[in-house]
Amino acid sequence: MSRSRMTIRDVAALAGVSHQTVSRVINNSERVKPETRQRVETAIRELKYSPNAVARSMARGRTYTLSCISPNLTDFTYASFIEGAELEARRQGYFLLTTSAPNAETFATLVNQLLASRRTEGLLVITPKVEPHHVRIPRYVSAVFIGANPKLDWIASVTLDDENAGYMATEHLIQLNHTHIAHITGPMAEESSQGRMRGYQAALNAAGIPFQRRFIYEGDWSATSGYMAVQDFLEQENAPSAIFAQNDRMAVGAIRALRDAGRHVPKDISVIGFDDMPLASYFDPPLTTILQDTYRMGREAACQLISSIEKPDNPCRQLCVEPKLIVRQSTTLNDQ
Amino acid sequence: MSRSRMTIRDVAALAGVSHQTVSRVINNSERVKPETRQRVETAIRELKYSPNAVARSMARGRTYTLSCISPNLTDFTYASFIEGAELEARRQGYFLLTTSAPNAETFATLVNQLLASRRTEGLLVITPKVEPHHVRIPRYVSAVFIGANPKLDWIASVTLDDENAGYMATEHLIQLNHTHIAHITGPMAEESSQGRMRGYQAALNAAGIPFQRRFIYEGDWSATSGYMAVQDFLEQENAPSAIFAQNDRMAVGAIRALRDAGRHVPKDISVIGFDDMPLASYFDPPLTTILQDTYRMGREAACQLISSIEKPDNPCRQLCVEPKLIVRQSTTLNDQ
DNA sequence: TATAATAATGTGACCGGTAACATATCCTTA
DNA sequence: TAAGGATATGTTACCGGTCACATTATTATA
Repeated sequence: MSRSRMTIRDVAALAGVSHQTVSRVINNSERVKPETRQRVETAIRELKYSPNAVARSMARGRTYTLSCISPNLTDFTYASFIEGAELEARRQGYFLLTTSAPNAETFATLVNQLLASRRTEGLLVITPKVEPHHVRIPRYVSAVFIGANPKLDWIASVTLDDENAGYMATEHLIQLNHTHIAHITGPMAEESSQGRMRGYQAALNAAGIPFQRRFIYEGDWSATSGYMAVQDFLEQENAPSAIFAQNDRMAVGAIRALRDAGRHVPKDISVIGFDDMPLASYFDPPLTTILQDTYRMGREAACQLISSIEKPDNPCRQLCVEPKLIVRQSTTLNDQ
Repeated sequence: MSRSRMTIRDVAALAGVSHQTVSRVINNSERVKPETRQRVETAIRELKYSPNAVARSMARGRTYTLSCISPNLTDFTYASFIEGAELEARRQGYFLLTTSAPNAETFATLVNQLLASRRTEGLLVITPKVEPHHVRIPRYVSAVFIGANPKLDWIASVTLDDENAGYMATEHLIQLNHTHIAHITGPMAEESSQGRMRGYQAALNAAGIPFQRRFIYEGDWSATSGYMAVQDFLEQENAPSAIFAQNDRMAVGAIRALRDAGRHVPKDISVIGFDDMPLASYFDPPLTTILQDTYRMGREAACQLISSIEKPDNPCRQLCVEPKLIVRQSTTLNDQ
């Protein structure tokens, strides 16, 4: 490393001005006589000077760094939250430090390391579910949750309108004349699973279709759990004609199980997924699904975080983003 | 934000020692009399003091921050590089700043912002292909490339042994008695495409199978290009009995096209992919593929980067990681 | 032309740590 | 018991910016 350890004072000396004038030039504000500015700029170029961000942070008491804590970085949904947030942050002159915290201890350690050291000005917490350790974030910290809403008025959040999403998915199947609609949920401890489930029930209700406990299977987001769900459904007499899975992975597992059982999708059974993950359109059959605009959610979260850093008095918004139905070929009209 | 703006001097005052003694305690080195240390530690706890990372960076001239520049953050391969790197970095006391740079300008800007400002001590560059702007990274910078090797002896790299990977994939098909093996490559401008292709040719050679130009299709990593490749192959008389696609997405596209054309995989045609992306095992049929241990590659890269920061005289290693063949059900014995 | 008002620039302290060196305290040992 | 060495602690400068205020140069106004 090293090189170019030029400081503002070196530039000042070369340009024959005071260091403060150089500071004025690089912050291109203040009233500096154009010809002085010229001279300074030349000196800067000559010395290849570039302001030291650390010194600046030190003096200003601001780091222009946000941190993101996510359960992992590989899940497509999380990754696109992060990508969206990073882009927006950079657009506004911030950098994003990313970390993954698979468990509560790591999370607590990270929060401490990142905030107590004042290395970071705000926290972006990605989590599908608010847990006790999340809420232990000190109150004075600027934080935005993505994916779950802690429902505390000093913490902002960006979530999907899961209830409406569940409603849309179910309604889509109902409009295709399905009445026996099974539902594979995520872990019911998670808020989003509950929301989607409420939407499912509301849609059934609205259509006057009775809710049946036997049509509910609690999965764990894995393809395998989708597979097992279907095995469960198929054992029942009077099996469902459509399945609404709360994520695409479980939908894929379900389709796989249906195929293994000799059922054709969508001819025999319709399946709708959730997430619109990459390749959803390349599955066989291409998956009808619910899209959550994760990228946008990331951006919104970054915006909200930055605004709560820069204007601490602004109220914390709890943004709820609307989903979108993507119809492909895994669902079709029920012709019985 | 704010709160707990306690400094080392506040602690010193409370403990009745000099700030330097406090510094000695928090760096728990030096010879401090146990009872003094006690007193200081009590004061620290009482004031909830925590060292300011920025001030520390300022004084030490070290930030303990690495940066990663990736084309994007959502591609599973890249994301797991990053996750691996982040974990290793943290294990060694560094943080990782992640950015995405889809094009050359962004890349250059980022390199500049991150390094000239001395915000970051090293650069992790994720890229499938070395381009001119990559090599413009100043020589004094500690940098490690993942995914492509700039072949400059002052830059370390971690790459997959693509040639061997290509060889293994092809050999697998040959052992299944295939001789008409088509090959869907990535963009041939990319090093890894070339490497895999060389491996493909070497394996054919070793088995005495003639190389046929018509069996090569240059894709662009997208599922769609895999789809088109197959349309191309099927138009030919004496079509291939097996296809080696250089990534899973193209393999999936290919399988889709085969199904659309009424061919059964693997009964009529075997397909092998590359990457072992999530859900590869859930495709229909479950995909035989080549696994690259991206997670490990990320860790190795972080290790290498940190070592080249801490021991600048160490030589830069160019690490080449071995792939692994994962046999599932998209390939089978050719019975003709 | 004197004087006030304004623009341009300079000065020194400060942010919160660490480094290098100075000093004080304690224990050996002659 | 004084001298010497180790151990423990204190002092001061410094990292490279910014801030608040002081000073000087320039222009406008009476």
